[in-house]
Amino acid sequence: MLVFKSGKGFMYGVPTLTDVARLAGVSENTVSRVIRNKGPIADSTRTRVTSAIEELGYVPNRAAGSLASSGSMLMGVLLPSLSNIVFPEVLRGIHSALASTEYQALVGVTDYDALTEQGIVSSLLAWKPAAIIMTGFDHTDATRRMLENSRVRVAELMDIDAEPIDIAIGLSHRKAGYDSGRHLISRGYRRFGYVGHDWTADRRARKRYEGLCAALLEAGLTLKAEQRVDGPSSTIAGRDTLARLLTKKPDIEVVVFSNDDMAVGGFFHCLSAGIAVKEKLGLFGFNGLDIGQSLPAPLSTVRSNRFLIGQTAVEKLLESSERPLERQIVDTGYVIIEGATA
Amino acid sequence: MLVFKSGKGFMYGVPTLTDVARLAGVSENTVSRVIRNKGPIADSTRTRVTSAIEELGYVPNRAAGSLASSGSMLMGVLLPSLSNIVFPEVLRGIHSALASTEYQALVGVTDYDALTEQGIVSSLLAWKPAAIIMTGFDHTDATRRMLENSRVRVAELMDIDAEPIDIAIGLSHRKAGYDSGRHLISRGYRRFGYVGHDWTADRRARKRYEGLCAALLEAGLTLKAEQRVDGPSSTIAGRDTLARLLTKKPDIEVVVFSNDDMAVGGFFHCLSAGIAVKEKLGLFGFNGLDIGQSLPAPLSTVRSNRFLIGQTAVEKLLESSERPLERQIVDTGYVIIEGATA
DNA sequence: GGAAAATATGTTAGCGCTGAGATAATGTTT
DNA sequence: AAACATTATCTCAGCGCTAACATATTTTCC
Repeated sequence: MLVFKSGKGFMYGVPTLTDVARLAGVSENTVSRVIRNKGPIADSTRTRVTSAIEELGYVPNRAAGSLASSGSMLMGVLLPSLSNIVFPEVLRGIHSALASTEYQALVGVTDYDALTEQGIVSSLLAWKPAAIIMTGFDHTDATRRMLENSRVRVAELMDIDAEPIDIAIGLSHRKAGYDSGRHLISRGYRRFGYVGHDWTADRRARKRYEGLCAALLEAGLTLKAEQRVDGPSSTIAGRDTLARLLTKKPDIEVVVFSNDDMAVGGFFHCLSAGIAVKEKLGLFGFNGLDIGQSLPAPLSTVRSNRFLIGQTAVEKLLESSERPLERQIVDTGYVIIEGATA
Repeated sequence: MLVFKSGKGFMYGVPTLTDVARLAGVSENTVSRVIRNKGPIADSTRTRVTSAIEELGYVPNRAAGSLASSGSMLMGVLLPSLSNIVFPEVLRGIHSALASTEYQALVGVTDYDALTEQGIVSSLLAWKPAAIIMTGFDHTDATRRMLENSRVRVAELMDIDAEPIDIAIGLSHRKAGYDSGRHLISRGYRRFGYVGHDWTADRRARKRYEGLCAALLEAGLTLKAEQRVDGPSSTIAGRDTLARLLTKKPDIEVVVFSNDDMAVGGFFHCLSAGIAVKEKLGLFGFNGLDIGQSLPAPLSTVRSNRFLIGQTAVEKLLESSERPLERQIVDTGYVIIEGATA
């Protein structure tokens, strides 16, 4: 291992700024400025410093930097879950936008629990992150207060149906549900069923449901049957739940599912039960997942742009480190995918 | 906003340890010890301190803590991609194990690129993480050197077919491929096809392929046909690629896919093309994803325990902060799922 | 009852970096 | 050649916390 002089004598171990400065024959501050590309530096100096860094294999200590500058290149990310493919996709968008920057993601998973979220927010803030990305609008008062006091920029993703703390990025789930209903009604469907999952956790699913009901009501219709499972959405759950729904009400024309996972499960049920999809029973999902589109009959659904949401969040947050005067809402929109199942 | 006395006079803003100490009427160190639960503290003192913390809404500054103790409660996580569902599942395992601790995950995505990985490792190390979790064994020399010098604990996940830096957790993909082959041979299959994806990125898929070929060779057989797509695995890719394979060689009895995504796509192709799965054409995947098991005919495949891998990694790493003398290998195993497609 | 042990708290010196302002070296203008 | 910019560099005081050690204070035990 290398031996070199440091602050108070000979040291073994990790080299510091001081060591680099000594080797390059410049002051610590100059090294610091070379590293951070800040202020004017003579080319010759820069070269000497960079080669000293190279030679020592110096890696800056971010904790020290963060402490001195009371800021960090960290971006806090809070996701409700990683089980639902939607959130890894958001995270993918976040990472893709982060890739071209120096920022790094500090990720926490809340399990759809506002108190867990609160704890994570608190420990995130302890790192003085540049910004925090969270999901939805369900936060505890304490969480809101912490975020308020910290003055850190905050993006709330997925949903835009409420007033954000700072900036919201996503789509109107209520409207998406409503439009789904309108779309299906315009296709001639009248006898609607609904298959969903637990919506105490997934509030957005509920908003879509409400939008759907509003569209039906407006057309003088109602849901003829609905069935919800306890627990998260899954293909299996969709399959079983559609089966149960059809046992109770066999004369449904179209089923709207809480999301694509459920709908794909529904598709599989039809396959097993020999139900002609679309002719006999229409299926409609939400999200526009790949899996749905690769089905023998591409799923009729709504494309939510998860990747884009994550990506946009990062871009918007990095535009300015100060919260803008006006709360901002970015609608990433959605597209109804015709598909072949409804 | 609160006004209180700090180090050098009145300050507005975020309270520090000093403020808490002053309010509670104890020394800073005592507050620090209350927070970190270290050393003996009288109950009365603890109460005074915690209520001072409460009152001020004090949040410790981790950067300062990390600097002072030259360590952090961060765990670096490097994943090659988030597109392949497998890695979010590993991440889920990691988070689930982390949830009961104070540690937090600092996540980076390498895009299967060793140089990108190197850059991320370098910036991770800058935070003095407690440990680093990475995937596979393909690292640059510089990466190895940095990890070596830093002395942090390192887990290499997914694969156990090589010598780890510190600890490897996963399964033998070569053996899994081999066993798949043996299994299918024992089921009477003789005319094998293979449908895969780009394996310059996904080395493990290649190892499984090699294991499969070894099993065939041992039985005096060979692959009758194989088809690989450029690019990552996906349902669509599996579907199209199987179609192409069958055009070239229609008399295959069973197709082994590089993974479940591809195999599910293959299943969909059979559905569209009216090919009786299993009777006419066996399908075999790898991973044991939910989607494969929820197919009308559960996919025959191999269950890799991704969640467990992530979870085990964290547990093992936290067992000791020092690298053990012996490099360690943890085999999380795999299970052949009979399924109904082969 | 006094020494030793156990418990509870305080004091002090940094950890490695950055920000602000001082200083030095160079170039430009009159 | 003096006066002024401009550019490049240095000095130094912290950022907020923790480790190590020193100092009470109480308990235990013979």
